[in-house]
Amino acid sequence: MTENTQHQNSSVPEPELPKTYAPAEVEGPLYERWVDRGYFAADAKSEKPPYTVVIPPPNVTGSLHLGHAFEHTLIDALTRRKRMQGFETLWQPGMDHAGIATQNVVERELAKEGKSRHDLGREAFVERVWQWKNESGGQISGQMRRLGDGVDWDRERFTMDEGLSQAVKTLFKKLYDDELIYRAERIINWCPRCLTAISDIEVEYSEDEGELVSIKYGEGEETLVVATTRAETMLGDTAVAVHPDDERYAHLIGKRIKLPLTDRSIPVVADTHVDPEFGTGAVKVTPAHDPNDFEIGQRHDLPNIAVMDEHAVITAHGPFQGLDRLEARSAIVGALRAEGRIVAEKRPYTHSVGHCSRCKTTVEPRLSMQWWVKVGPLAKAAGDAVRDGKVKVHPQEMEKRYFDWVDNLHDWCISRQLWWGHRIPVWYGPNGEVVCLGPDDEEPTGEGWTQDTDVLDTWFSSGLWPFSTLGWPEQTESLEKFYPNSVLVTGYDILFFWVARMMMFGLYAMDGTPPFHTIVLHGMVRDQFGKKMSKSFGNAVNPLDWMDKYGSDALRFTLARGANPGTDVPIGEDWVQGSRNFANKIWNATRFALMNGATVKGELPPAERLSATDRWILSRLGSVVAEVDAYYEDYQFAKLSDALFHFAWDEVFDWYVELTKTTFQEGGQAAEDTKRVLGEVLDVTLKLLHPVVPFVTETLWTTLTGNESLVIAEWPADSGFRDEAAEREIETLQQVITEVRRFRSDQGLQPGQKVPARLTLDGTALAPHEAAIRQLLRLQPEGEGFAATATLPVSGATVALDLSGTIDVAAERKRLAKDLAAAEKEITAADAKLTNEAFLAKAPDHVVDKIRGRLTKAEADIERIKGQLDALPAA
RNA sequence: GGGCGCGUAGCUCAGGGGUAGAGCGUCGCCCUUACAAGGCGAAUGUCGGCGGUUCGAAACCGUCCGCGCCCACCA
Repeated sequence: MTENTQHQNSSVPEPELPKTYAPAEVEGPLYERWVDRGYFAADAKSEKPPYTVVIPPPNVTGSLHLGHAFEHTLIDALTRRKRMQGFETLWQPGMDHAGIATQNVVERELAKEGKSRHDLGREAFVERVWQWKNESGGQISGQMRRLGDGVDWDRERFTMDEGLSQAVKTLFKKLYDDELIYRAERIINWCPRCLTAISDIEVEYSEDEGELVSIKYGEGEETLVVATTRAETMLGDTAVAVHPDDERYAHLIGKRIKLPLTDRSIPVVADTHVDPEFGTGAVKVTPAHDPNDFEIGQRHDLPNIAVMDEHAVITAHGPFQGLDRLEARSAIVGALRAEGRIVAEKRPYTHSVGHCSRCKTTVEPRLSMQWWVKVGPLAKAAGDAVRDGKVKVHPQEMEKRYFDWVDNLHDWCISRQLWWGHRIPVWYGPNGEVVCLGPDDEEPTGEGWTQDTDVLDTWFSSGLWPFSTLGWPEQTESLEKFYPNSVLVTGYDILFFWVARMMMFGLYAMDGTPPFHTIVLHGMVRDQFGKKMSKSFGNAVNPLDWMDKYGSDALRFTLARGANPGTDVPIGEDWVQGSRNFANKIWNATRFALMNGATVKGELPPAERLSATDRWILSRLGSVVAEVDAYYEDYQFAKLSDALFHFAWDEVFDWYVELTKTTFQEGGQAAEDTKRVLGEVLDVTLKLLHPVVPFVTETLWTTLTGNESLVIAEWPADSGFRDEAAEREIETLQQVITEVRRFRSDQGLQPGQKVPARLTLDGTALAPHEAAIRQLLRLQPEGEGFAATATLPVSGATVALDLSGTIDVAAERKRLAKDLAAAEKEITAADAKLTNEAFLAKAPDHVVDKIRGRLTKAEADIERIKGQLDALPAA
C-alpha cells in the first residue's frame, strides 16, 4: 500500500492531464488547430493515392440535425482512417441552394413584412435570397466544426456559385445538343401553392378519404353513369371512355352525349385502359387535368380543355368561375343534384392522393409546357454501372430498389417556375428563334430576345456535385486527382433524388466513368423508441445540445455504434451519456497509465521475456486491429465501434490494467516491460478509436506519445503476434477470479474486506499469477491460526478462505445446489447427444469434441461442487 | 396491386444450423489510492404462431398473424 503510493510520488511526475474529463475543454481548441495546420487540406499534386468523399450538400436554409451528425460521423470516420493510412484525402464540403425550400423560407420572411416576392420583383428577390444565404449559411459550418468534420474548407462550394453555375450551363448545353433535353407540353405535377411544376419523385402519395359520386351523363336513351372523386374537373371533360368489349356500352361508342352543366356534347370512346369491372365501367375523360386521361386524349385525338388556373381556381366561364377546386367540387355536385343527375349519393372512398413534398399541398395535375431530360440512355448506363459491378451498393439489398427505379424511369421534368435557382440558358428570339447558350456564349442583345423564365430543378445541379466541385468543366488537377470519388455516403431516402442522378450525369459527362466506386446508404436517425424524429412531434433534438452536454465524441460514438447497415438508427440521451462515460473511462485509464510510466519509446520487449499477461493483451490487440480493419472495409460502423468498446473497456481497462497494478508494485524488469506494453496497447487502441472519437483520443495520445497529432499518425497494422496459450491462461485466471468474487459476493463479504487465504496453485497455469489473484480478490496471507472454512477448487488449483465462522452456510448450499443441478442437466444433455448414433455419424468432429468437452467439464464441476459441499461446516 | 424488410431480455437492437447476446434499465454490496461519469456480483427470454427439412432450428423452407418501408397512371 505505502509502496504503491511512494512509487507514484517518487518515480513518476503527475501527468499533464487534468483529473476530470471535461469534454468541452478537451474539444474546444483542437479543431481550429487541426485546420490551421492544414491536416484536412487535400493536395492535388500529392503522390499519395487519393481518397475522395463529397458531403451530401445540406440545404442552405437550415441547420444540421441529428441525421447530418450521423452522416458526417460516418464520412469523417472513413476519411480520417484513410488519411492515417496514407491516402491523400479529400472530404469535400459545401451546400445546396435548395431551390423551392429556400425560396419558400425567404418568402415566409417577406410575408412577415407583409410583402410577396412579386412586390420586390425577380432581381431584388434573388438578391434578397443571397443576402439571407450569406447571413445564415455560417450556421452549418459552425456545426460541422463542432462535430469535428475534417473537411477541406478552402474547397467549400455552393451549388449556385460561379463555377458550379458554369458547370450547370455546360451540362445543359451538352444534353441539349445531344437531344437529351427537350421542351414539351405534358401533364405535370403542379403545386398550386409553390406555383411550380415538380417532378414525379417530389410528389408524396398518401391514402386520403375522398367521396365517390356517380353522375349521369347524356340525355334520353343515350345516357351512362360515370363515377368520380373529382367532380370539379367535369367542366373540362372531352370524352367518356368505355372498354371496347363492354357490351353495356357498345351501342354508344362513337356517339356524342351531352355533358351536364355545359352546352357541350362529348364523344364516347373505346379504350382498353378502362377497367369494365371498376365502378360503372365508364370513365369521364379530362385530358387537361389527369395524366391517364391525357393519354387517352392523345390516343383519340381529343381536345384539352383546361378549367383551372395555377392556383387551382376554376377559370371556366359560368357560375363556378373563381371557385377554389374544393369549393367547386361541392358546388358542382350540388348543381348536378339539382338537375337530378346524381344517381348514387356520395360514398366515402379512400384513394391515393399526391402532395407536394415541400408544402404538402395537394398536387394538381396540369397541362403545361416544361423542359425535360430524356432519361432513357442515361438511366440505362446508370443501371448497367451497378449491374456490371463498377459501382457497389452497401447494403446490397438496396440495389433492387435502385434497379426498379432506373429501369422504369419516366422523363425527368427539370423546369421550375421559381426565381431562385439556375436559370434555364435558353433564349427566344423575335422570330421564333430558340437558342441554347453554352457557358462561354454571349447573351443575345437584340430587340425582342428574352431568356426562358424558368429555373432548373435543384437536383440538376446536385447531380453534378462529384465533379463540379472539382472544377469541371475545366480539366483541373483536382478533377484529375480526385475523380471519381471513392465512396458516396448518404441516406437511402435520397437514392433516387440524388444518387441516381449523380450516376446518370457522372457517367454521361465523364465519358462513362461513374462518379464513385461505392455507395453506402445509411438509415434515418430516430428517437430512442424508434419513432421518426420531427419538430411537430416534439422529439427532434438539436445535436448541439447533446454536444454541449456530453461532447462531440460522445455523440459521434453513439451514432456510429447504432449504424447497422441500411437500418434506421435510434438514439436517446441516455445512450449519449453512456458514450460520454466511455470517453471518461478512456481518459482515466490513460491517466493511470501515465502515472505509472507507460511509454511508447523503444522497441517492444521480446515475447520470450514477457509475462503471459502481456503476451495475452498483445495477442488480443493484434486480433482487434484485424477485426476493426475488416469491419471498416465492409462499412460496419456499429460492429467496429462495439468491438472497440468491449476490447477497450472489458479487456484492457477491466482486466489488463488491473493486472498491471500488481506488476507495477513488484517493480523490476517485468514492470519495465509492462510499461512498454501498456503504452503500446494504449497507443494502438487510441489510434483505432480516433476516427470515431477524434477529440479525446487526440488529447490523450499526444500526451502519451509527445507527438504532434493523431490526425496524421499512422494507422496501426496487425502485428501478427498471436499467443493462444497465453490467451487460454488468462482466460483461466479470469474464471478463477470471477468464481471467487462470486463466492465472496454471495457470502456478503464487502468488496474491500481482506480475507486470509491459502492458495494452492502449484502445478497449474495459475502459479505465476498468485500475487495478482491475491490483489484482485483482496486475499491476505494466511497468517497464524488459519482455519479454512471454504475451499474452492477451480481449474485444478484451490483457494481456501478463512472466514472464521462467518460463512453463510445456507446461502452457499443453495448456490452450490443450483450449480449442481445445472451441471447434472448439462450431463444429461451431453449424454443424450453422445449416445445418439445419428448425431455421432453426421455431426462434424469439432461439434462432437465440443460436446465431449462440455461433458468432461460438467463432470469435473460436479466433483468440485461435491467437494465444496463436503467442506462446508454443518449448518 | 407489386417489391423489400422486420417481429430475439422491461426499452432499443446485434446474432444466425450445434449450450441465447450487447447497450440502457432493474436488484444487491462497495467512495478498493485511474475513474461513483466508477468497481464487483445477480436477475431476466416457450428468439411472433403453426407445420416441415435436419442427428440437431431462434437461425433454413412453407404458411398464418402483426408491424414498417419503397414503388405503381385503377377513375
